[in-house]
Parts: sequence; structure tokens; C-alpha cells
Amino acid sequence: MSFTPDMTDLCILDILQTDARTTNKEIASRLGKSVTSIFDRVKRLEAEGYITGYVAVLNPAKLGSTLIAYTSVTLESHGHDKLSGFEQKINSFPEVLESYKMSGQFDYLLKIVIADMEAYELFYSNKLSKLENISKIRSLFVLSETKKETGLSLKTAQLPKGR
Amino acid sequence: MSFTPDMTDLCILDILQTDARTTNKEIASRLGKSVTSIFDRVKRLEAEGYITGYVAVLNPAKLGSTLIAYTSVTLESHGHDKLSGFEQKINSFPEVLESYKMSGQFDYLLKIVIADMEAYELFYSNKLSKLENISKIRSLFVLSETKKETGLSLKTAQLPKGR
DNA sequence: CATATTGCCGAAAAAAAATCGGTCACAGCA
DNA sequence: TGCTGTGACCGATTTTTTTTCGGCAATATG
Repeated sequence: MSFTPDMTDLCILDILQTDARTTNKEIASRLGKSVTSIFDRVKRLEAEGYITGYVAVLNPAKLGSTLIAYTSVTLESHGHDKLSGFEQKINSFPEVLESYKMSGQFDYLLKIVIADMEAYELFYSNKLSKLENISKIRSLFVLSETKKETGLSLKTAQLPKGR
Repeated sequence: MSFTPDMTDLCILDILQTDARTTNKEIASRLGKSVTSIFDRVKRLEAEGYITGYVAVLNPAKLGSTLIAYTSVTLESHGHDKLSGFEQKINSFPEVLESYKMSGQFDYLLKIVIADMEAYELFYSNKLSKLENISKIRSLFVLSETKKETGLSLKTAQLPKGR
């Protein structure tokens, strides 16, 4: 119990978060360990919840999504039911890839990935602004992504006790 | 040439962006095709750039990163060299996972994933605010993630011609 | 001192990926 | 009509990877 990953585990995580297709054999040779040893560690990292899944990364532009918007939303009322009602609606919108409840000036920040400005306008007018309890919507548009890390920085990470 | 994915391809992409470990056999049985057929399609989707990679998804909380901040930055001057200089510096900060050049009120929006508020304060004071040409920095803190889709919505996607 | 426990390893079995050859349907064309 | 290239598909086979298994050595545990 109370497993804490060591340096080897962090290396494995770093390799897999960069390229999940790296074989155990390849990892083993890079780290100077046996295939079985790597296998066991990966299974443990999965079981302990350090690795939550494996996904293919798709190219949005190839799939008709060229516009990214960050949209902040302020609600009229902040009662618990109102908040969870809003969150539920947001969950049903496939254009919204991420939603954060925020501290400060507004209540939610939504990351929206969508075909183009015309499609965004439709989403804004027909879906987002029609939700109940909306007070303010402010749209921020991405001109270009200048950095996109899929993974966490593990070099700098100071680990909490195996949680 | 000029390959455009069909419905079967989109289903494959949807399956793989949800779980990249799904075997060709499993996909084949779900879609009523042969393993070889699925294999060929996946290879083509990779070759044509629809799939850009495979990554393991890690649990930030387990790895000592519990705080997410969205930080907007406004620069003093917008000359080309100034912009690319800023972007280069940002690229060297492992705490910054994503950086967007924005239209509107400010110039850049940074997604920062870091241990805690104390670490954020250090990052802000010692790294971000010390960059040249900075005019305004505004930090927005995430209370909770209410939605996190790793993948694009492919149901609604209207595809551009094979690009 | 005996005995779990842990990390590690190589060999072998099971499963998956990758290759190969071939069928079928269809479009274009003389 | 008949020929031909093309593309999607398939089964069988080979290659590679994953997974299982048993065993060894170091280290703690009582």
C-alpha cells in the first residue's frame, strides 16, 4: 500500500505521455531494465491511478474544426441547483470540450472547438445564450496556439505521498 | 489522393480518441468489419494526418499538480520580434501547458498547471513577471473542472475536403 | 533466524499487430 | 461488350508485443 512512484516510474510516465505506443521493450532498453519489470510498473501505475487512460490525438483542422474560443459565462444566480443545472447543459454540448468553474470575475470558462465563426455564432445564439439563468457571455478567440503540451512536466514535479 | 474519411473512419477515430488501447479485433467486431480492414484504415488515418499521435493521460493530482490557472498577458509592444521572443520564453516554462495568441482585450492566454498557490506565486513573481515587454498579467483560477473531453465531437463535424 | 515482501529477471504462452495474396464490386474506356 | 485499373475487403500466416509464470537476490519484519 501507499505506493509512491520512483524515478524509473516517472521516466515511464514521461515516455508514455509523449508516445503511448512506445513498446515495453523500447522503454526497457532506454531505462536499462527488463521488459517484465517495465510491464509490472506500467500495470501498477495504471492500477494506482497515475495513468487514467490512453487516447489518440486527432487533428482538429482535418476534421473541420478550425476555430477555438474561450468563452466566459456569468450566471444570474448561484444557487446550487442553478449551478449544477448549467453544468449539466454544458455537458450536453459537444462543441464544449472543457468547462471550468472559476474564481473571480466570472463563473465559468468554456473551451469551445468548432468549425468556424459562422458555426460559433449559431452555437452562441441558439444554444449558449438560450440557457436559463445566463447573465453575461464574453467570447475570446484564439488567433493561434503557440504552445500545446499534452503532458505534465514531471521533471519539476514534487510528488505528494501516494494518494 | 484526396482522401476523405467515411463514416467507418469517423467511428474508428471516435473509438480511438476515447480509448487508444482498443484492439483492431474489438473495433472490427463493433463495426462489423475484418481486422485487416480496420488495420488498413487506421494506418491510412495516421498517414493522412488525421491521427497525430497516441498519448497516455496522467492524473495531475497524483503527480503534485493540483492548481490550474488561466493567465492572460498583455505586452507593451507588439513588434514581431517581441511577440516571438515572448512565445519562445513561454515555451521554456514547463508549468505552461498551453499558450494561445488571442484576439481582443489581451495578447496571450496561458494555461498553467502547477502544484499549488504558493508555487504559482513563485512562478508569477520569478518567471512570468520578469519577462521583458510585459504590460499586464491577470490570473484566473480554476475552482473545478466540470467538463474535460479529450476528443473532438465527430458526430457534428462537417468535414472539409481531404486536406 | 525464519519469513514475508519487493524488485527484478528470462523463458514461454497468449494476444495483437503487421504482412501477404487474393476476391469482389465498380468505374472508366476502347 | 470486354478489358483494366482501383479500392475496399477478407482469411491465413508471420512477426512482434503483451502477458503470464516461476524463480532469484536484496531487504525488511517479526
